[in-house]
Amino acid sequence: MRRPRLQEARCQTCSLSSLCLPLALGTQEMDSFDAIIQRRAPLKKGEALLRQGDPFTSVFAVRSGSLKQITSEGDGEDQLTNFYLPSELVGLDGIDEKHYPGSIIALETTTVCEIPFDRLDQLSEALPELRNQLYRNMSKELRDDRRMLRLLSRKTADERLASFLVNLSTRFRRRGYSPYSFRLSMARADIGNYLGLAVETVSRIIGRFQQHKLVDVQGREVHILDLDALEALAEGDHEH
Amino acid sequence: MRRPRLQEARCQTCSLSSLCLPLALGTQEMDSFDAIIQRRAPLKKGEALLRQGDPFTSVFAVRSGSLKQITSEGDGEDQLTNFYLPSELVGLDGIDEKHYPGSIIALETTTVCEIPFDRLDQLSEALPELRNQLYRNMSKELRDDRRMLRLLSRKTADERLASFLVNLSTRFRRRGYSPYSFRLSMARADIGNYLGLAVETVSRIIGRFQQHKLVDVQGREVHILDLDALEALAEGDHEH
DNA sequence: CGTCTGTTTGAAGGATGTCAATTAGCGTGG
DNA sequence: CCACGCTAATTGACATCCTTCAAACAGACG
Repeated sequence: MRRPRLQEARCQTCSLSSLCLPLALGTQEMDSFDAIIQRRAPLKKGEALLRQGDPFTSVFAVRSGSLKQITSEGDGEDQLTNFYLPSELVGLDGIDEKHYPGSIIALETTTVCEIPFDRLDQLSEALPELRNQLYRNMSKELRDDRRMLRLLSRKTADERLASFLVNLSTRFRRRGYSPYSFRLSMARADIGNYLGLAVETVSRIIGRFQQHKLVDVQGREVHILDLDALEALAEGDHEH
Repeated sequence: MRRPRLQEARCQTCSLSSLCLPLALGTQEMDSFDAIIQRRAPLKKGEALLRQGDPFTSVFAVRSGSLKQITSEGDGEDQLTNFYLPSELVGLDGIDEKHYPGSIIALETTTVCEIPFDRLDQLSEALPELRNQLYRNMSKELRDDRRMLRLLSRKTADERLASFLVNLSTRFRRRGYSPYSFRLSMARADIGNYLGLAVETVSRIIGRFQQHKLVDVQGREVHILDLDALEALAEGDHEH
């Protein structure tokens, strides 16, 4: 009972399929997978895909745009725990508790594919490659989180910013975009929150990076001028 | 071709089975699961269960004792990314890259059950409950990591220490031990590394906590005197 | 009993946060 | 289309928490 517009959501024709969950699936398997995914209306900037505490039902693959995950706890400030770019999977951290542990907010106009988890789980029984891809996805997220722990506990503000920019650059490259020129979909405040820095610090360091000819930043438009130097900085190679 | 001593490793007779991976399995299913796990010789304090970069083959369930995960990156300092207590699963972050992303070191005499991952994956095909438990486990680890991110980016040193102690207390309670009296198996340096603090800071804050009658600490022996206050502190309820 | 490692304590300095004010950007509505 | 107003971003001055350096102390183990 497919409606025509759902065609657009088919993995076969999706340019992201080589990065996304069905990565390792054959044509036929991909069809079974396709059958369970659902399209959502595009989210506008600032709109919530889901709210912290909502019952866990699905995971979501980002199709276009970008999202942030915000976790509020107690009376304390919110914590921005993740940014999601196209092909990345949202919601895997909700499986355990049956509720999503943070709200997912669109940073710009964003479309996602919804994948009901119970059906995904069922399907993963028959498709070892899909199951494996799921495990891999979660495993990668664990590793990324551990890298983030290191960033927050050992790196200086400069190193954090450099890491952040290099990380974005890498992710854009993998998606076929320029690793040197891109647009930040998030505000400075988001970056600060994510990196554990005050907004003002983010601003100041971006300014310093510009002075040192590492980057050229106009508002949210970023041009990386010296990626090697940024990478070195991100790893803490202090040479001054 | 079981040898007698392997009997000890059977989940059926393991006191941790209600917390561990086979949690939701029936008797018969647990037998299939039992069949794939392997015993390892106990690790001595300081010994490595595995080293960063080792090819990923198995996950491990802690049976007794405790472990830490250490990730070295570049020339920078090591980062302690996790402590593992009995019933917890080690190595899930290695699935993706086929290598373990950090070394796992015993903090005291420690025994583990080895679970070859390919066989676990196979078995999870037939046992939905086992599969689910695996997903849940990874999902929980993701959530824990996100909580840790918040700790490192928003909390003061006092809040971090309080969180750490409360967290340990909770985990001991769940395992049937006293949540008020326990022994730290890790050094102050480990705690500092994990929490993103200098050793000296850890020491000073423990001292301050003692002055305020929150805890009584003698070396590695901890007595929690005011758990409520610690919990409040951990959440950032400043009332000074 | 001595050595090594782990822990505690003190003093000083620095990196980053906070507060405050200004400027820029952007959507909205007249 | 421009003006308005709000939010976002920048910049400066100051405060502070934590680190770093240094040294004494304690505990474990040969």
